[in-house]
Amino acid sequence: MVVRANERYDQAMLDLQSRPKCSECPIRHRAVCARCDDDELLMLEQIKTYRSFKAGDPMLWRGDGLTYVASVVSGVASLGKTMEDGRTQMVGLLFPSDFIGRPGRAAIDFDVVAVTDVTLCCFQRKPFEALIETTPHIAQRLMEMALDELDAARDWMLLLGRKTAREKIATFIEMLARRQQLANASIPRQELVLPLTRYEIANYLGLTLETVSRQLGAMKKEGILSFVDRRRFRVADVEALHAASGDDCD
Amino acid sequence: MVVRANERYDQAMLDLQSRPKCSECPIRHRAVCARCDDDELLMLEQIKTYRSFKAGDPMLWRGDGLTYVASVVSGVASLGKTMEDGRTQMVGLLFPSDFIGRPGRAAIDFDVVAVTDVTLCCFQRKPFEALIETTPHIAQRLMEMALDELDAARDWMLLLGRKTAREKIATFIEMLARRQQLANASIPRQELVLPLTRYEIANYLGLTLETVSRQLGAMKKEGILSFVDRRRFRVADVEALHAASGDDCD
DNA sequence: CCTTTGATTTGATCTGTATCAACGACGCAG
DNA sequence: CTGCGTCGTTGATACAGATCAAATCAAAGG
Repeated sequence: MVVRANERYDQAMLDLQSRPKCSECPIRHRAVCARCDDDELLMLEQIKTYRSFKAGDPMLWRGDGLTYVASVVSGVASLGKTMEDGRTQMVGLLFPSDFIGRPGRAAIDFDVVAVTDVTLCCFQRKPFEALIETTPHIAQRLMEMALDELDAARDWMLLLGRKTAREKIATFIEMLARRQQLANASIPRQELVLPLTRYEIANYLGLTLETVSRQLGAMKKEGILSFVDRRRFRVADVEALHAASGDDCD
Repeated sequence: MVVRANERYDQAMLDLQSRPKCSECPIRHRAVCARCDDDELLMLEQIKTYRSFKAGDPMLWRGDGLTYVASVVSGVASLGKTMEDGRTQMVGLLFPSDFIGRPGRAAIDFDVVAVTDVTLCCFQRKPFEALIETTPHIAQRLMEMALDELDAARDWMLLLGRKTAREKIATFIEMLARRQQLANASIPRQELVLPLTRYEIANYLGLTLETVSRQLGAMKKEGILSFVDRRRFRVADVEALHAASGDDCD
């Protein structure tokens, strides 16, 4: 139901190419603007534009000049690095409310690609940077988000460096559940969706797609996950999933 | 020679337990205080204290309350994560000028350990946070440093997820050379020092110490590195080293 | 309904690195 | 100088996950 509401909202945006009211924005309280008061929101509203991308569309290439920074309003985007010989590694996944771009820098050194259809709330970079100077609420929130991402990156380093394939998959699914429940109000025990193909999951976890497929198959057979189709599933045994992730109990 | 100067400086600090002049600090222009003017420096000077640690000393444990944040003045510290069963992964190395701690958060979720003897310039957390509010130069620099660390973390994710043992070692040595030349003015082609044991290097690269030892041995035999002892060496073939790292030419 | 195409599963092998096991080298304390 | 502990090297073997190769499946278009 909440999902529905979001979808309608996005559609309206796409159709109108407008600047919807920030006050009705689904990510209002989690994005860069989370701490802004009404006046500050108004300033942001004046420099923002919505842009949308189809699944698979490249959004930014490594080294590109950044003319804008943005918040993800809906959909999922990936940050990816590629080596000369073609090996690739995803270094981040962006969910609704996550931020793209770096104030003070004109370029990023990874590619940003729309994994699903994506709607962005874009801010012209220059005016946005000016706004940071004068609006501590934005600067503070940006810092907080950067530090959160740094924490997430470090958790991922542990995963990539030391976890087994099974642990990687389990950790990934737990992360997914956390992010998906966050986005869609809090309906517990909800059906989850893999927004990524097997290839993309592998890419995020430092594995191959065959290994991902085998591990998911095994977890299905063991009754930890139950799939309704290849993308939609339910966590049948939360305990077992967590035990398989190798993480401490919180 | 530059190294000597730093060593003398550290020693003075240890002996005096004093608050040395920021203006003479070896990391003055690279640390959090890089953008501060003289007035701002004075404010910092009033809330700072030097602390030193012996190699191997734990500096902060995961979950500890942070009473202070700090800059590394000299030495090398590691950020490490440990799993329940004892597997560990280093998620960061701190060299002189790097920052420890997170404004706005009372705890960190990794362990910080002195790898070599370390001297820190510590700031009481509360007053430091207050200073951030009023001193945009510090807030800006902090943001910049956080984003740099995020970039570094992402490069490391590519390394951990996709690079071969050989590529990991080569990348590590290049990083080491960059950081070591940065710290010691810029004497080119200088002798380099591994500040870490084989075990620690392995821990940083997501390998085992045996693999590290074998790769270093191989690179020595191939004439890429030439060791004067087990810790000190010179890069004999910069080209080959870079080619082995798997990174793009810059 | 048939074809096409991309995504996924499954199976058979291969291989880089981990693991297990000695052994050597250096530094330090007595 | 001698013994002991830490660190590092070297060798033999095991195995998780990569790689190679088909076979299925499912949605989309004709």
